[in-house]
Amino acid sequence: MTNREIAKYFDLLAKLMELYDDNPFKIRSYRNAYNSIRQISIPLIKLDEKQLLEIHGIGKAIAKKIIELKEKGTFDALDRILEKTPPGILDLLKIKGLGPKKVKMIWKELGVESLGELEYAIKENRLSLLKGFGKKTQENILKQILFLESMKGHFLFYKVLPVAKELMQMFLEKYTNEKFSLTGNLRRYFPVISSIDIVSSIGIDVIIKDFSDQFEYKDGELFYKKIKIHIIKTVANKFGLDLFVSTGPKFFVDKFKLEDNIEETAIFKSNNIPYIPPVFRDNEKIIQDPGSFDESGYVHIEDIKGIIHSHTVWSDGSDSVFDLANYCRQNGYQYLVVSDHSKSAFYANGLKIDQIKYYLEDIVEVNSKLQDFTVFSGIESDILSDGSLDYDDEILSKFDVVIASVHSGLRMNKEKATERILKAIQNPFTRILGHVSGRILLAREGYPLDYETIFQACVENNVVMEINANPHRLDIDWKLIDRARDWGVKFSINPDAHSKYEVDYLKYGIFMAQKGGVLKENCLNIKNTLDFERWIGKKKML
DNA sequence: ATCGCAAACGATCTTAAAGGGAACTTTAA
Repeated sequence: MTNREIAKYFDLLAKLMELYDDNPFKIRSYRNAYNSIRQISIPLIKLDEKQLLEIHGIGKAIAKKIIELKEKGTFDALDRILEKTPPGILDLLKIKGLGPKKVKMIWKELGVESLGELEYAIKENRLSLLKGFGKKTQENILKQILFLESMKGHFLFYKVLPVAKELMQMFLEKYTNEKFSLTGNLRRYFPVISSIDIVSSIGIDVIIKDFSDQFEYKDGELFYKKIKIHIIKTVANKFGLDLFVSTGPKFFVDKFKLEDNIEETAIFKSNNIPYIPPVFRDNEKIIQDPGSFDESGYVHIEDIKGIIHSHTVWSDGSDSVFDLANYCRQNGYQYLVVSDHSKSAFYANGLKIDQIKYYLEDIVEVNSKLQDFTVFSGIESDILSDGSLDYDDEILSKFDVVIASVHSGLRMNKEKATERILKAIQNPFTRILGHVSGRILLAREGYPLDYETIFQACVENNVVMEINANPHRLDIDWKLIDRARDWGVKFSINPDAHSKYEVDYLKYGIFMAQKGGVLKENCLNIKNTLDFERWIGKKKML
């Protein structure tokens, strides 16, 4: 269990206690614990009670709960409160715009205990009758419910992949003479997955019989760890064909003359087309002319020389600048841009103006300690509602790299949101535009944007577009990358790491870059240190 | 529930935007 996972339990407990009007100071203590636990770099799971008590924000009661959590995967106080709360109430808490206070009101006054019931209450126009609720709130909530319901049964790619691999392992060990492969959207590295598709030379009935205790069977569908499993039965001489066809997508498959084959590669060969790995098969440019596909032109993880966009203990990250930089160095990168949050990001402990001096000094000191590695100073400066950045020019000029990102006011309409981002791009200090749409996969749709305007502005103002590699964001959407590329937009593939382990999120961004068709020449962080330094030197104006 | 200052107890505080409803509460990042 990671610290962030442990922290989540206390956040949940705090939220639930608020539903029951528990002592607000107690609730605050759990919130404080949530905040401090998230930012500790040593795994709490390895500490005993005495060591836990040394952590600020953790006292006797919370230390005990962490020990319980370690041993049982849960703790009594949470179990008890969960027991008296209908499970649907937890879904209501996920709706943006509904906090504990409003959820409590909906629950107690309307007797609503699930998303479905709330949807019905809204359709009957009963929600807006409650004090503090109006037409707009009702509309927003309805939109959110529909969004959340459409996301039911969907999972993030990075959570599904290890489960799928585990499943493959199980099958391969049990049926040593049979053939299996992952296929479908999972094989094409879609950011959100609704089923694990497997091509199998063995039938589903046999699998169900042999693994009956591992699977759940519901409404004629097979589930493993809550995820839908789709078995595509094939026979040995058709394995390659069925793998190819089920991998999809249809528009890609339609370009090929198909024949029975044991190996997928043979289908490419007989069509006189170079082998195209599944991740690239959604790209429209490639589908149009698969024969001229040249994989070496596209960006790969080995091409990435530097880690851009990362957070340290200076804001809401869990590792020091030194530890993060050293991790990057040990993993073969040449440089790191540390980009902690700016002053408006209160919740993320953003850098106040008087801290910046010490932050910059820390970076200089780490540079003096690390051989063959460079740490550049950056800032993830908040884009305010009006599109301005939250530091003035004098302060922004102190950093090597300014990443401009939106973290608040996420419900703007297209016109306002576009105008805001446009202004941020035009700021002479903005070098990189962070997570452009503000989306959180499965949880929040981003604000709408006029992307053509944004792409054009990026090119005109020499601003690089981030491909945020955090598997919860993967923002910009890979489907937009082709269009951006046509405008001449350059990309930076950034892990947005909040700990050294999250540096490895980079790979998910690489997958998106490949799906979208980012060429090496379009990518900022394939530059070596010297070239990256030159890029920094090319400030837009001084 | 935790902390800190002090010895049993008092203080605990992100803040701006949104929305609803005409001064304020709730929420989000």
